[in-house]
Amino acid sequence: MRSEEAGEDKDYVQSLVRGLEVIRTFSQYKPRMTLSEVAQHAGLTRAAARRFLLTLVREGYAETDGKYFSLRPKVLDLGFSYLSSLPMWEVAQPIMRDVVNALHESCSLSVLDGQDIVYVARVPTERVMTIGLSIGSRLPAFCSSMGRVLLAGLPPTELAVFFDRVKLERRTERTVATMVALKDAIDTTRRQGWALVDQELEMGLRSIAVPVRNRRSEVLAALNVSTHEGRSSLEVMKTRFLPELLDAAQRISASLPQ
Amino acid sequence: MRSEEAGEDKDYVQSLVRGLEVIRTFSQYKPRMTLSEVAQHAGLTRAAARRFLLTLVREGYAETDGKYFSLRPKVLDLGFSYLSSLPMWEVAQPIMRDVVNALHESCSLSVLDGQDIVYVARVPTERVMTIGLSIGSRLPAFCSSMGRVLLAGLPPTELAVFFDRVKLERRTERTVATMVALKDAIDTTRRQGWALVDQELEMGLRSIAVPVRNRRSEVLAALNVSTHEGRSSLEVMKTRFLPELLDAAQRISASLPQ
DNA sequence: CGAAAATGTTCGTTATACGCACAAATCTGG
DNA sequence: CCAGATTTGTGCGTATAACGAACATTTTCG
Repeated sequence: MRSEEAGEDKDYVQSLVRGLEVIRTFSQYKPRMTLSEVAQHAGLTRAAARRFLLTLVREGYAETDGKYFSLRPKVLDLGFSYLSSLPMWEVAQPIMRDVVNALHESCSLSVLDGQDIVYVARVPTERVMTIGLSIGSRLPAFCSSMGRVLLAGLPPTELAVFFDRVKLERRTERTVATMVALKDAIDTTRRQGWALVDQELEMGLRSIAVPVRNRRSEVLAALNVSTHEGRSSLEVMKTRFLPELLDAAQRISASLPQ
Repeated sequence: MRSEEAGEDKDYVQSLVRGLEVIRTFSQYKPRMTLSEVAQHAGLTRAAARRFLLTLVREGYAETDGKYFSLRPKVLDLGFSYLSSLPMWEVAQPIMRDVVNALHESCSLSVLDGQDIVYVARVPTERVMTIGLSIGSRLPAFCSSMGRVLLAGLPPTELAVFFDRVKLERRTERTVATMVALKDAIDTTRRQGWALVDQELEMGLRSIAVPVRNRRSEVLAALNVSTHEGRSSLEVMKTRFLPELLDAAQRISASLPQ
């Protein structure tokens, strides 16, 4: 049953997409589901959902107790294929640990994916956000320091696409709320080479980020330190955090394979 | 073209399995590949590999520059479905950070998958292993402290399956090398409720682990602290690290949803 | 305990996915 | 710079993988 959404039908493997959708339906709120629940949430017929689930079980990606299905750690291999293919894989984490040792704040690395930043490495200290953050976590790019840095590093045409699609949904009263203000913030980030976001993502949360570049000066990822307003002033972030971050980013860049 | 390996052919979705295999072929050593390379490494015809790659690109899991294909961060969503469905998701990391603050050593959480442990959370400090470790990384269960703990918590029939398949491949001269010695180590672990592994996985590396249980006392995961032989004696690991770990594991267990 | 709901299974059908073969584009060595 | 080698793009006939409806069976629940 071809759908128009596929566009070029002849090179589209619908069964793969459906199977991936089955994996994606599992979540913190749906850690395990019956066959009918999976079918409903993944938008499949019960028979199709059953075939996908049984296939995932056979291949070790999922398991069942006879009634409920849940994912197995083998699914992490898929994400690990991506993580281990990152050029800064292997070198970033020790350098990030040095940052944490120096500043006693959480340090993270992320990349841009559509409207979001996605965490690819993290050395946590004090919990700084209400929600737990982990490799694979996503946050909106427009109101995060790493997002501002990644957006500032986009070629103009890609940035234009981002602006076309972004929805400026406030997370706090301080969240940037107009396109003019967002563009100005990104311009400022591009000019000064770093971004500082103060309580736009969550009240109390402050973070400062810098770009990690490859040898062609393209922005590959963003590196940040995040803290709580009660622990670090904006001044301390600029005078102590920023130099450490710039140094760490430079060290990561210098360690990249050619 | 049905293959005998599928067994129950009628409930097996071969296209899903092939597509997942395409994702899995990317790695640190093959961060990007041409179409023909993917076909070769994934064991597919060039036409099939092409359809899968184009489908992954369409859905945002991969990208291409017109010649080379590479994975995109959206693949991390798949692993994140699994991570976020873990019962200790959200509560483990802050507690692990407390452990790191108290002991100044790396703390990790892992689950068992076949012959391996798979890292599901990590608060790193000093780099303790030669290879970088991250969420999704795998290590052999038989010669790691977390592996010993997870194996000790297996029901007898599952442990028997593990013994049937395990290959005791030495990683150092100290690696346990006989089934008798391995079984004794696991029995000891079960009896004392923790495992200490000293330079079996890698020279210089020491780690101590305890089980994280649910309310029915089933072992869900293992929690460890790892250090270097030069930094911590075996005595310090037992007298300082172990109490902190037991306390942390208990706090994680107490925080699990019902 | 019976009705409702969920799951298992069969099977006819179709369209999904296949792979071969040829065209086109790219690369490389002389 | 060009010809041959290699790789990729694509069409298309075909096979069968995957589909889903319908019915059987099992499980759940009031």
